[in-house]
Amino acid sequence: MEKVLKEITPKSSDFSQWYVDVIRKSDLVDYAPMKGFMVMKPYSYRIWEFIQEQMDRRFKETGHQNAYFPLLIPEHLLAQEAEHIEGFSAEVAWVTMGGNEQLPERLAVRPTSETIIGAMYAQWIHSYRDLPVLINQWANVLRWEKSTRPFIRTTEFLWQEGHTVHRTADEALAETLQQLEIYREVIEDYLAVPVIAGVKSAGERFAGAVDTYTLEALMGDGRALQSATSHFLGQHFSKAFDIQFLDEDGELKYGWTSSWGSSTRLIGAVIMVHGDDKGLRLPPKIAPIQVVIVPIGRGAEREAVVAHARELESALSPVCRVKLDARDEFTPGYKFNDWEMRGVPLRVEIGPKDMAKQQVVIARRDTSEKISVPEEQIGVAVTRLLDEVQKELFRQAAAYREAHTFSIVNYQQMEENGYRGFFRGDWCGSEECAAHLKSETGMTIRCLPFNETPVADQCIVCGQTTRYRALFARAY
RNA sequence: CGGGGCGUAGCGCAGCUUGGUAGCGCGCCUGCUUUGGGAGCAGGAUGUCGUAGGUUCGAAUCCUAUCGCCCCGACCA
Repeated sequence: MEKVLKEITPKSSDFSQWYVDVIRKSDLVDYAPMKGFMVMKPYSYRIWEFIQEQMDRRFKETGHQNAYFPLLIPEHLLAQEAEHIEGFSAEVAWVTMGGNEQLPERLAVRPTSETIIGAMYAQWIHSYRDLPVLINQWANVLRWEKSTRPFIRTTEFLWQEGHTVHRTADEALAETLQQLEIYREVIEDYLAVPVIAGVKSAGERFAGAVDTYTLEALMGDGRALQSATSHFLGQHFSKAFDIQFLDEDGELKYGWTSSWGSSTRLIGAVIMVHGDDKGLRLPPKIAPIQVVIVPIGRGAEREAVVAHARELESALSPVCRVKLDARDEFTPGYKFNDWEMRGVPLRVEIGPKDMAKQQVVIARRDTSEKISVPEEQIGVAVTRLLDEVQKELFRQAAAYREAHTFSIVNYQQMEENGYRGFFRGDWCGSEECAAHLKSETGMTIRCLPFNETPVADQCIVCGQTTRYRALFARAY
């Protein structure tokens, strides 16, 4: 334990340093030779693949298809929707040279693809029979952020962005909310991260959207992370890009569009929600390795133990993602710490004592609990325990969130809890109050949660009577 | 863009004040002994001291310039 503390800064003493230590030590990422960029090593990319699988399956089940649009967007297209370009101009990277030639028009490296996709949709859509268009793309985007942090905010990141066009506003809004629900399901059921769903206030809305819906999660340091967003774009983009169709009634109408996205940021949420002083704690459903087998044995015993461990590996491989750690250059103690740092949910220990009793020891990463299990029950036990760990991680995260959610009647009360956590309070709806709060305390409106009950019916900033229920937090 | 910190072996750092043959720990390689919570001993390999100028008989060290990275803030998925 002392050595662990030497390598990983305790979560409670410096959360930022803890986060950086964990991602480096657990072999998730490496820093790239350019500021703000990171290399996703195989261990973290595998987690991303699990997230992709779950999202992608649900997108397809709800009628979406994948496509791919260009990385570069000509300036005139990016600038076509006024609010959109205003929102993104400060963080766009530009390509100005092609080989040795100056380009006639500079090209933006996409910060998001509404514009180029909108321009294409305008050419594809002519009739109500062409609708809806339900397309998603898995891609990388670039946003020249001033301040970066691995997974949470990097200059380049991987994501999926869905872009849809509908015949009516109702249909587009239903799509927007349906996709938000898909995100909620994957994030809560697979990443074991509890989220609060709601709509963004005007000041926090996506550039060019009518409404932005969001899922907000609470990290281990009491700050909020916007985990996925789904935008109802109304007719802003269809008017800007001339996405029109001839309706059944013979009238030419503008389409109603939506866009929705989730990114590799989700991996950051998993780390910051579940991690502890020993390192990562991965939910079994997205853990690249769910069970690690550590053989224990000295001298002549070793060979027999390792051979036996291989049999266990074969027995377990049909029911879980299992790895045998037969490295003989490390002691068991080292391996225990090593795999705990990497967040593997279950560890199976097998040594001479266990072999004699025809049992194994199974250790849980989430609770540190160790139990002995008869060998013939190992498959059943592992299956059950993986399920329990998955649930326990969610339960712990939800309990943490509950313990750090406070109802307040004025914003000064935030100070009592060190501005850490979710604060439920009412808000008059004015951007002046939101701006005042932010400059005074750094707190922002994360969303107006669905089905929220009022606290005092009075704005926590100005005290005026109001009907808006808001969720406040310091955001990443 | 503001504030702070740092560039010396794969990683973490000392050395710089007061210039004089490049060091420590971990890791790595070899061998032997070890293995139920980060093993021990012995031997070994690894450096344009971020870069470019300058001062000097001599620069990791002093001077000038420059590049880069990290953290905190403002901005943001």
